[in-house]
Amino acid sequence: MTDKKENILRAALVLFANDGYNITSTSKIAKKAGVSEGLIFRHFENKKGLLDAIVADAHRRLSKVFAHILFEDDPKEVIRKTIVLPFEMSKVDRVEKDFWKLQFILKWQREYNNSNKMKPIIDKLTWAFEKLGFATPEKEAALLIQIIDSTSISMLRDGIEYSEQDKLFLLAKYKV
Amino acid sequence: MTDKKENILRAALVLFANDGYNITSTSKIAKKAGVSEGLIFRHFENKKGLLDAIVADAHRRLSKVFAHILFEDDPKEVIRKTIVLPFEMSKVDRVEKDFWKLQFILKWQREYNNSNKMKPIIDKLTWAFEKLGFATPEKEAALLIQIIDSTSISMLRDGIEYSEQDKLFLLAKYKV
Amino acid sequence: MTDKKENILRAALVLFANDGYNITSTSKIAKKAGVSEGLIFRHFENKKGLLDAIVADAHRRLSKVFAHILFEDDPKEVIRKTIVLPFEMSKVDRVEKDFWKLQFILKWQREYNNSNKMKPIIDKLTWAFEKLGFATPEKEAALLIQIIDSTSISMLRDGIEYSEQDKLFLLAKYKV
Amino acid sequence: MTDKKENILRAALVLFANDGYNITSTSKIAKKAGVSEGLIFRHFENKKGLLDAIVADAHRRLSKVFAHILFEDDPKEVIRKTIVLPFEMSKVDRVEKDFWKLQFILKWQREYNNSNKMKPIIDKLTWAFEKLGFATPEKEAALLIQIIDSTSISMLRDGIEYSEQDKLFLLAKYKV
DNA sequence: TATGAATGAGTATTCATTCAT
DNA sequence: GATGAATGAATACTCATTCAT
Repeated sequence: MTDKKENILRAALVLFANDGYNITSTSKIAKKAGVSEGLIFRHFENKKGLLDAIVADAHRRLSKVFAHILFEDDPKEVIRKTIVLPFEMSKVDRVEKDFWKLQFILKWQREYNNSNKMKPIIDKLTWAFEKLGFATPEKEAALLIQIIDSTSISMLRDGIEYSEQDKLFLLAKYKV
Repeated sequence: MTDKKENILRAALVLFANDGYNITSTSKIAKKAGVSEGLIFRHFENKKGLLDAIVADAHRRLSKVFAHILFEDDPKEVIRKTIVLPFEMSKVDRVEKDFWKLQFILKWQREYNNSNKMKPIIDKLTWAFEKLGFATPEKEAALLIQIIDSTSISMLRDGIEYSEQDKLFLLAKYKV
Repeated sequence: MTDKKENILRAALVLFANDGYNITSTSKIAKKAGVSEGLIFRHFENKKGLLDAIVADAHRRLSKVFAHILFEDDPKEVIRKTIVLPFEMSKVDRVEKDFWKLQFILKWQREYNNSNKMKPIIDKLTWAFEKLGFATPEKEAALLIQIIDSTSISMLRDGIEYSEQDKLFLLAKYKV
Repeated sequence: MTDKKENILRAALVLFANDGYNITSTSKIAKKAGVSEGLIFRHFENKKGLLDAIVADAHRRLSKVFAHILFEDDPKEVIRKTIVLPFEMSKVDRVEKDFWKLQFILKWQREYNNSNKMKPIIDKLTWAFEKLGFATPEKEAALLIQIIDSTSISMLRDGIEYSEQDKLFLLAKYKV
């Protein structure tokens, strides 16, 4: 991938994440990326194609993050690793944060709200809660996913900073 | 308020809630409302003014919903009423749902993400958890708010339907 | 003429004179006049009709000002009274000034640039210069009209204030 | 400068000069220039920017015309060249005439009525009249400027055609 | 006489996209 | 691969004017 193509992707990512997809014009992206507007359309079919490229990348990264949990054998450890997820996100750099922020924004875009993307991790959590003897493991799994989702949003969107104690609070709740 | 003004407000509400504020053009609103585009600007200073009118209405409604909880004296009841909130929302009509959905969308719009709107209810929950002897009542309050927030979003945005059992699951968790 | 109709005329006059006819919206006129926008169209056929009413008034006033000169028998006095014209304008009030300013603005509007409005005064001046033995009285008349025109414009448009000495300078030039 | 950009400039010039700046819509300019409306805004920041470009050009041309007079050493010649100015303008082509006409129109636009643009030439004339022993050289200079201004306006706005004799009449007045 | 709701055409400007170079 | 000129449709908003009350 050429330098310029990467510039476009990064510029688009940051702008989409902070201003929104619709409000971000291709000209703004071109300016921020330091390329001509035309080049965007040589590398990506159209503006949506540019977003798709970012989303495709997200799928790949998400798989990596999840693999870590999916191949875990110890149920307690599965839950622990899930809880810890958002707190690790707080340590990454600006662009990386924008990357994840964009994923949460896109859930509001009908076309990109692909809920079965989370299916494997929910299944794994269900299995873990079951192993640990919880009465309604699916509900527990769904709730935990909601919690880590909303925690991530608080961090990424609202800029709330969570402490080590917040993490421990959750881990204690789940006794992991 | 004239009929047409109300038509505009309702059309805008539905479109803002389902397509987003930026992507919704004033011409689309006018068409859906069955009025001329110019009329929007006679009744509201500009497109943002139209959104503001909807938001102002939301403040009023939110206050009413919250009052119910804020004047409750029994800590257990405070928590119970809070948990029950999103499950009641599932019963309202389409437009009402869009109304609440819009509130959650707007949290992604810097200007409208006014987090201290929730302050009173968080304080009340903190007080309730304290009364009930929880070790870290502020964290408990924050977590519960996150849970009811993300539950509402699941319903309104993703169309997930929660059952009576889901409500009971949460009430049981909090023993209320 | 009702109060409100007069308010409209005056508001329009001031706005037309200072901002220009095209740039002045009927809503601005209505606001300044303290009336509803609809009323303008009850009293005047349309925006142009409002301007026409002001122009018709101007014709009447212009005739009065000119009569003073046209019925003068002494050629020197004709020239003197003509020269003195713009210097007297500097003493009138704000609205009156706007009134005359508008007349000069309208000369740039094809439809209102009715040059034969000045015909009688030019003829009279020609007669006066002839009586006084000038070689080319029509050219002298035309030149003097140009001078008092441009002097008026300097005052009304550019806000230049002329002194008594400026008047005397011109009178001396023409030995009147 | 591309063909199309020049087309826009010329179309705007002609329309601004004949219909006025405010009344001339960008769509009219685009149509006359044979380009898309959007192109105007790629070449000029906005409608005002288009006018500014024309005005900037005017500054350059004005300087050239004036240089001719400013570097003249003979006071009589300074006055003669000033008087001759408008009569030379009558010989230029349609577009060139519109160009100069626009300059006089803009004097009615507050923002563009930059009177000190004429300062150098007034100073030079003052100097010339002083050299020639006139009692109040500043007043003489101001008057002459007024005369050539109003003569230019008669030509450009009212379409009055001046003869060689009109020129001689003025030159004789000033004995140059 | 006077209001104010309502309209449809028009305004400057922006946008995603195309294309010749 | 990269540019920048060019477009046509869309955008938020304004305007003169009409009309029921």
